[in-house]
Amino acid sequence: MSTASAARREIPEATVARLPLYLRALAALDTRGVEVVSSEELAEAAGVRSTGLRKDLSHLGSYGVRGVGYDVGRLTEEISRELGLHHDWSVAIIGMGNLGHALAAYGGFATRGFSVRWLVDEDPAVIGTQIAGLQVIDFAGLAEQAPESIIAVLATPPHAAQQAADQAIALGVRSILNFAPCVITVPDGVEVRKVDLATELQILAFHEQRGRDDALDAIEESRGLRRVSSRGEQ
Amino acid sequence: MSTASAARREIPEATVARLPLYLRALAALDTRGVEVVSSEELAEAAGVRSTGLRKDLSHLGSYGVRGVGYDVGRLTEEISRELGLHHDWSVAIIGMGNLGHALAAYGGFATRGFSVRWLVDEDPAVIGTQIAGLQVIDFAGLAEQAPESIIAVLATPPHAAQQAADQAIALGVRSILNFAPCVITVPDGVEVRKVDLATELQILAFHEQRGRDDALDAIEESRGLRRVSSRGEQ
DNA sequence: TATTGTGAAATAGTTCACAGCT
DNA sequence: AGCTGTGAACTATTTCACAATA
Repeated sequence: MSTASAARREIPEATVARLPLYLRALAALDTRGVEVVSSEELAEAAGVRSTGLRKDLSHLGSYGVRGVGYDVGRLTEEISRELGLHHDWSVAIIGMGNLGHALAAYGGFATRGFSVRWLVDEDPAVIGTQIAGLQVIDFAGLAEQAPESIIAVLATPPHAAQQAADQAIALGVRSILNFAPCVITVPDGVEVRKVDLATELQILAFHEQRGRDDALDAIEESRGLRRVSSRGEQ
Repeated sequence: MSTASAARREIPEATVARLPLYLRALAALDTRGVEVVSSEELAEAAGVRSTGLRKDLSHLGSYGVRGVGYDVGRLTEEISRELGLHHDWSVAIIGMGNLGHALAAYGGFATRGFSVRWLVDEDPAVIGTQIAGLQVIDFAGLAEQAPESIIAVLATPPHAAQQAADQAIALGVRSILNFAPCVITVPDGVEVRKVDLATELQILAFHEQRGRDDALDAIEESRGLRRVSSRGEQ
């Protein structure tokens, strides 16, 4: 707890998870020609509160100007650097079923800093076929071509996810975005984030069921007078 | 009345977000024929800690047996009820581009309790076409067919997302799963969850860049092997 | 004056330790 | 004996209030 590495600025996980939102909001402002933005405006654009935004940014350093706001270009730069977006990251999508196929074609990954460079599957019927301009390869092929550090997007069926993760990790992958609806276990030093569509729907269903009466009240009330629906009272 | 619902047990948001994981782990155990499970085993299967699991379940009530564990069927039932999965939820996917198309074909939504029943797009070239066994309709068509409460999955391009959300909300939608990489604003009483692929990748990139030294330190705390991460520079 | 940056307070969430059952 | 349920302690995160300053 006193080493040099621990003395590095420690950025809260919750803050890290919001930095990409700020980056996106800043990009939108930039294309609109905005050069300076207040925490109030940027927070609005990012869907957070201004005090939270300022607290988040304070973890990166002081890049704002009191009485004025933040320079859009400068702040974009600083957040990009913090997120490690100054060099390109290569992405391998693993599992070329419906979802993997779609992710390969989807532009969503092609944000600044990331490019999908490999499509991996173990099915001989799929290997060698062309998807979205890339040829599907197997893990052996990936091993040949990918000496550098890459991010793996797991889009296999759940029963194949663990093995696929193991193979990716064996090739040196240390960051995995898991779309398979299952838990995968990985060694220390490997980071996994999961995206689970069914889970998200179930969370929505909970709120839709639970909040029905309150929600109806809130909608009707908000036509005229703004009523804050604080869910945390009892 | 809302008095009754407000007086109901308040379940922490963090707990709600984990209930689907427990449900999935329980389903897996059930298909393996397991009838009783300890918090330790279930936590392992769900990828959480056993104390956290027990705390979570304690918010629903006491459904375990001390010295024994939890009845898989019973607990499945209780969590399902809590999440509102005792009746089926109808899902409308809005935006039939690459991603919407894939989500329509993807089995991931078809978990117990949810069925994709409408595909919506405003492009005349797409309306009327058949995708994954469903005919693509426009909002007018959705208005005719969907009097009941539904969940909307937004898969439009970002510039169309706000308008699509507004139209969905006008039809009575109060739960939205937003795949579009942008902020949408909704009135009180409407719940939005977002799934953002680029954001997830950026969070992984941060950790891959930042946590490399710490991760190695943790694994082998021996020598000050001040290693430089071997990411590719192009 | 307008707006940032930040300690302090408040709130939410996790982990611990062990009492309480079966 | 073994395992759940839970208050208490701890940690993380958000919100507040306001000092600092261009």
